[in-house]
Amino acid sequence: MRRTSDETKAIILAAARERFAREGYERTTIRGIAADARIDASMVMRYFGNKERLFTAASDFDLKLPALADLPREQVGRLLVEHFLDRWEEDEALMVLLRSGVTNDDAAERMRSIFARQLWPVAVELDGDASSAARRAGLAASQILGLALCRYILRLPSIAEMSRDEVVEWLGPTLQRYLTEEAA
Amino acid sequence: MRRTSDETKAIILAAARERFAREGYERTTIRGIAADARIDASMVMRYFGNKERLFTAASDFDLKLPALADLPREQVGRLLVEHFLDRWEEDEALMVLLRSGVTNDDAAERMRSIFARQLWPVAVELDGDASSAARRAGLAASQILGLALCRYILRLPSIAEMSRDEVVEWLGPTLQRYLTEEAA
DNA sequence: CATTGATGCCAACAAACGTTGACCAACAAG
DNA sequence: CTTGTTGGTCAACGTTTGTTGGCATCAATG
Repeated sequence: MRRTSDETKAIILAAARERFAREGYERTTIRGIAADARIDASMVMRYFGNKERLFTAASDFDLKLPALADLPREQVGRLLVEHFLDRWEEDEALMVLLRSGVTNDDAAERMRSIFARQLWPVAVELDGDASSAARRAGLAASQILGLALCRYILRLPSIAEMSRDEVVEWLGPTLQRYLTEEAA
Repeated sequence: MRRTSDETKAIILAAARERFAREGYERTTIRGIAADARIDASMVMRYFGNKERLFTAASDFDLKLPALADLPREQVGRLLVEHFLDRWEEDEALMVLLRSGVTNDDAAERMRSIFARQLWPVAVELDGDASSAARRAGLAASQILGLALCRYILRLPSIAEMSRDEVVEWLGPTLQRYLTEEAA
């Protein structure tokens, strides 16, 4: 026994996250993940049961949104954009979900519940009314996900080449309006 | 000869568009398309060569952006949002590209070139400077695609349930700012 | 009527996939 | 030394995929 099972499990999971993030659900193969992990494909099955459960494990994650109560209300938009840029670049799970949520229903459902459960409370905190907060959270999500799509996945040059500060300058006011201002 | 070849070709193409739009590139199969078209899979190959060329044919399309010269400059944002909503709902090709562009490199490249070639000129018309116009076009694309992603693909309830007018009210000002206002 | 060309179907291929079960090798405990 | 458990490999399965070639069918042309 060279390794403990938890170690290999972690190795497999890391390889899976990378594959799912790069290629999406359908194009990543168990065999490919196993090769990356330098292990036999049957081990992946042994530890995770099947491809779907492996995916579930690989896409488990937390937006880690900050408590906004302490923050200056008029800077919420900027701070949120900054937070999402960080989150996006430090954790592959978001990429996994976006790449896969487009064709895989399970992943789409996970995405929905993540934004509903984690971004919605932030909007409630700022708005007060639960139902209009849902709309505000959705609007914010649409801009955040659109940015991620263009910057990290489609790699539209004009978006991918923008500096972090420029992104914050442009998107900050948008999120600020979606989350705090009245409809026109 | 029951049908002319152009007729069947059109039937196949329609079936292909629907499949690609619903399932994305990897999950749609030639056999599935053929079944929808009530035809043998080998016919699909005969008329389109291979899956990739069929996809190319199915995702060929035009944003049909209006000339903005005649329009009131201060309403450009709203008008563009309205135009995109129409375009999304009347032509499956955009959905095909979005569903597939996330995992298929060819589709991503087509997406890039469509937005670069068709949205960029609009931004130039409004801005004048070619390089900052590219950024403006990219920003507008990020919000438009983010909306489409949340509304038509992920189906986030709060976004999917918004009326057309509400979408225009909220996103119009965003596109207006991206396309015409100075950076903060 | 015979030839030609196009439309369509059928059967099969090789490759790749997720998944399974039998077997092997190392270590720990008795 | 034996025995049981655990980490790991190997070979194969059944299915599905894109793709190919041959064969039937029909219309028009000579």
